[in-house]
Amino acid sequence: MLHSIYAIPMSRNPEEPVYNRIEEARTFLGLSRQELADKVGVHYQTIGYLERQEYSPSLVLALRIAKSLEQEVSELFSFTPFKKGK
Amino acid sequence: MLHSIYAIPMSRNPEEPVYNRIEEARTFLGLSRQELADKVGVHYQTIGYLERQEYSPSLVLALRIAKSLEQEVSELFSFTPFKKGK
DNA sequence: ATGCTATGTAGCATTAATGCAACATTAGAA
DNA sequence: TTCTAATGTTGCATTAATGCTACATAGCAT
Repeated sequence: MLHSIYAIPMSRNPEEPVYNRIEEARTFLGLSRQELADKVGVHYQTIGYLERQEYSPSLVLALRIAKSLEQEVSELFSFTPFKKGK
Repeated sequence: MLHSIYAIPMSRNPEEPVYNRIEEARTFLGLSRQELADKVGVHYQTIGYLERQEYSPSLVLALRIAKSLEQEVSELFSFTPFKKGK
């Protein structure tokens, strides 16, 4: 649910949100948001925004996250929702 | 070479630029920038900026470009430069 | 209960990505 | 040569992503 006029966005194409499995992959590795943020080099709130899908990341950030979580970009981000588990 | 105070960026991490093979994949399909831009749904100049690597795209845009060019994101974008051909 | 850690919410500042318009240049086609 | 298509350059406006600070909440220890 909306929480400020600042974070409503979610890409420039509202009909095509980007789904992600960041939280799933992060917790699988036993990392807190803060720890992942440190590895990736961003503010820990940024990880939160992404996990809550309040906006989608830049490609640079997506690539760094994928590397930190040891996953392919396509395994972490998709236009189609992920089923739980895989 | 700089061409305005507006397009110097290239991600928030200047030490880690994102390389891409958009132009190669686009010309392989015989598309002009305008045509690719239309498929992707962005301004044709945006494709130019990306091909010249003046900045790196959002993840949403990267995903759309990959789909339009029938490639995986990881085949089109990388932190390490691509060798020509592959 | 108290404290600590992780996470959510709110608000605002800054910057990068994108749109867009106008003009220059280059290569080819006719 | 002239015309046209494709691409490059400049400049500026707008918006989304990110940083950052502060406070709230919930769970889990001790």
